[in-house]
Amino acid sequence: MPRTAKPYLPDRRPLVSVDVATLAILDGRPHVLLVKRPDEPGEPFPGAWSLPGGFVDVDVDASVEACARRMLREQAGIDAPWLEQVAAHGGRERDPRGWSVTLLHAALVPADRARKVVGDAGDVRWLPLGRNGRPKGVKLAFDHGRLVGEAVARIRRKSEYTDLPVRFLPEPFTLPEMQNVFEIVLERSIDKKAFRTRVLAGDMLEELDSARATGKRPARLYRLRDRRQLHVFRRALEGGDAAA
Amino acid sequence: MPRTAKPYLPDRRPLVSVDVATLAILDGRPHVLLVKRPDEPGEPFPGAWSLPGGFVDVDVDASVEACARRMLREQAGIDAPWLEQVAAHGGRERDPRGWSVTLLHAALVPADRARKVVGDAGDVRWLPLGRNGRPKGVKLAFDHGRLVGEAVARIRRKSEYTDLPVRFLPEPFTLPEMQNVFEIVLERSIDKKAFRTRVLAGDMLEELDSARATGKRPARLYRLRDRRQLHVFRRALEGGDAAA
DNA sequence: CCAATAGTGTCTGTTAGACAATATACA
DNA sequence: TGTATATTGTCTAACAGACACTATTGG
Repeated sequence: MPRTAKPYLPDRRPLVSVDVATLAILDGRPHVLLVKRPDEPGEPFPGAWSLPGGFVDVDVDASVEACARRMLREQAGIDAPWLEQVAAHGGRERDPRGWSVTLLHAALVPADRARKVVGDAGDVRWLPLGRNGRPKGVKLAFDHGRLVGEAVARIRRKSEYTDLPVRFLPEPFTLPEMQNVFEIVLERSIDKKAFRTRVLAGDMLEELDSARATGKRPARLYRLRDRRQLHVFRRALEGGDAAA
Repeated sequence: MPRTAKPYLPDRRPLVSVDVATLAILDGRPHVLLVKRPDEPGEPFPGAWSLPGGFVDVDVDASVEACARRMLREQAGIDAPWLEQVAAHGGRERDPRGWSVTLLHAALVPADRARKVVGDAGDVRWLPLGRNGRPKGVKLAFDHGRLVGEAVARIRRKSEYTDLPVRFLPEPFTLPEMQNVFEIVLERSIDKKAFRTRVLAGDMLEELDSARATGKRPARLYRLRDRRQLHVFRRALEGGDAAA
């Protein structure tokens, strides 16, 4: 059967929003950035915590990614160095205002930038995540709790075979610091030697001349050659969950 | 800055469509399924070849995936055993009718089903793909040429470390047949022994009692334990492009 | 027996894990 | 020198590639 014979422009269109699960490692634990929903009549989930995001503005946004960056900028004053699409979810039930699609993104923010988040008195916060990758103790608006879990799962799985987690670190960083964020993201300890060999063989780091004095033996400092370029290892770390 | 103070429902909404890059291996080469666009006044790209897809119908579609499946069913009579989201692309320029988002999917269809595609006289076809994963010699409507390339690239990259390409095969199949589709997708030859060891160690296949008589030595038949369950190998095949 | 395809044996290279051994800072 | 942290050495195991070899069918 050929393309259906509906009018060539649909009279009823889905709502299109972009939501960004913005992640950072603070105090050694993964956190997600939340914003408070407006407390006005007619608004769904008034005053509830939610992911930064909102409707695509066809007059303002040049692309989906531009829209996501705008949300982060406007709602939290953040310019995320890493941003990727995770999935699209649509349906009649996810928003009481009607059939809606959300374009879910994940953003990784280095700790130093994360602490500079800007928000009107108490309407922006970092919430620690539980071991299941879901917000602890707080019910989020819409299906945002599930979305956070999905974004975290994606980042975690990808961290098994890429250098993604470095994006949680301000530059420059040391290899022990780098190993530490990997261990936090993957929720398991990694062998020191194996990690160093793997990373250095990957040749995605630029070795700096200086070192970080921490009181004990200083660690050599490194920097990513290209923060936008994801390094893909040909072999996953072991012990992880290989499930799709 | 808090959430912008726009009206709580946008008056102008993007067009939301779902497009499906439907792939099959025919005559030893990857093909993509195309449908002909209506040849009516007001329609963009009248009579041009395009991916099956169209606007989300908020009255009919329960979810994004349901919408994608409906497109395939209505436009080509296909029920794809494998369907996954690839990406969302949005912008003002992709569709002359206005700011539009497409939710790009990839579907893999076994050869036997692919040949049963249903379409009104000549408005559905399988087009062979060039080595770059793009349609050869045919200009597609909208940005669909680029979308096909993106979907193929995704499938190819994933085939380096999963059992994805088996979805191109009707069941049951032999290991040589399986190796063959991998080689076609990855565009390189794979060592027989390495491939067999890898696959059998993965334990995702069910060994049947029968074998396929091909004139020479018959090959043992296998079946996937679970076609929906993607098997993820911990190590990629070598020689591939590890780029993200 | 021959041709052709299916399937195995064996060696090598790479790299992750385990864990012991050094190295370098400061007090 | 002692202690804590960084960095390296060495051995093992798993597994992909190379490639020769054996097995099973029809003619």
